[in-house]
Amino acid sequence: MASKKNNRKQHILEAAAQLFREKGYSATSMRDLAKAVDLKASSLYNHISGKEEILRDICFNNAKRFLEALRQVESGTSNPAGKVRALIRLHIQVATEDITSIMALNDEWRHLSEPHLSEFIAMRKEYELRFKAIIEQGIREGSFKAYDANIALYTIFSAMRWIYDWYRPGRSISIEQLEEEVAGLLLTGLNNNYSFEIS
Amino acid sequence: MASKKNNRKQHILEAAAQLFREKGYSATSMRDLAKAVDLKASSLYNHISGKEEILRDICFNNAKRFLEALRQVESGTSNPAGKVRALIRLHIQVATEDITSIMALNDEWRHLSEPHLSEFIAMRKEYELRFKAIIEQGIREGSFKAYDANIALYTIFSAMRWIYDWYRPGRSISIEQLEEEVAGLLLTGLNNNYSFEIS
DNA sequence: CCTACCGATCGGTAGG
DNA sequence: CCTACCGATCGGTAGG
Repeated sequence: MASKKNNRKQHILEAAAQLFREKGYSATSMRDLAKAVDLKASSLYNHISGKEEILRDICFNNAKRFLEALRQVESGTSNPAGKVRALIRLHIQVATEDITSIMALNDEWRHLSEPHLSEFIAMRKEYELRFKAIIEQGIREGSFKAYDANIALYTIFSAMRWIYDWYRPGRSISIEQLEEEVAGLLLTGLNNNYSFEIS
Repeated sequence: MASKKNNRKQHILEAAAQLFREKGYSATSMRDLAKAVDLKASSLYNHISGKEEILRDICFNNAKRFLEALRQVESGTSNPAGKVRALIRLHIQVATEDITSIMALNDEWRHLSEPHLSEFIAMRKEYELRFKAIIEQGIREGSFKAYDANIALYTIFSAMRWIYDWYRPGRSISIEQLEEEVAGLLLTGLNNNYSFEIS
């Protein structure tokens, strides 16, 4: 019975994530959500305590998932380039497999109220700092060019934001190819390095 | 008097852009906006015809600006790498100088209603296709690596989205350095190409 | 540019 | 899980 209740709640969360992605959190009403799961608006409150609780669940579930994955990457034995590659792979995998709930992390988290807003921002900041530490290590070792680490961090970070807007599973490009191309582009650039062949 | 009216309207548009950026279009009420420009909500309607007209103005003004700048880049004599660099510079310049209204292009345009929504999507699609044509030309010429052009397009495109969230004029990094680093990262990658020095 | 006000819709509750 | 309903707030209008 507990699992049945969780299933129902999970179903509501997923429908909400999809609506939030399509119309945004503020423009999605509880009546929209109720219609999507074939209930009356008031019945939603048997499964969730309010609109913001839904957003909170989506935001924190995903934030935890990213932090957990980051921990695994950090404890691996790869060099910085390998770790950045693994993180790019992570972002793409999450964006493609759970296409509707990434938007919470990207756009809609700001509608959280305190104290959850501050807690979320702190988790996000922690993720960014630890990601940045990997980049800084690569720069220190000389395997990465000496960019400003913040610029490199945010450029890489947001370079993967388009995927959940754009990627659809049937899209002729496989996830593996997507990962390979995005990682290649960010790590080795768009330019063809034929200069030393010419000279 | 016409200019005075335009000044007033411009002032309202700028205040609205800032509120939309902070809270999103849907979560910004006409009363919020009225307070920001020191009017009563009903008085706003002497300057604008409704809430959506504001969003429409912001979206289309910016879309036209990007298309106009793209036209100039296209008609220039640079090679593809120079053109991509010029477009990166454009995105960064607009994002830093008009920090509040880029969000309309990125996030809030979807709240437009028909027929404006379709018109906006068409302009956006045109911009993407013409940007992509430059990438495809570079691939054909061999100056760019043979990535999937769509993947390269969107990765570059969204790699600049973080700037308007993050950049503040006093931030110790100049716009010139920002342009140089982002363009360098996207064109030549994060990895240090020391392989031929070793071998 | 304001006061006064409209119908519609919002998130949510009471009670069964 | 529903019907019935709440006060608050929404975008916008009338009239001056």
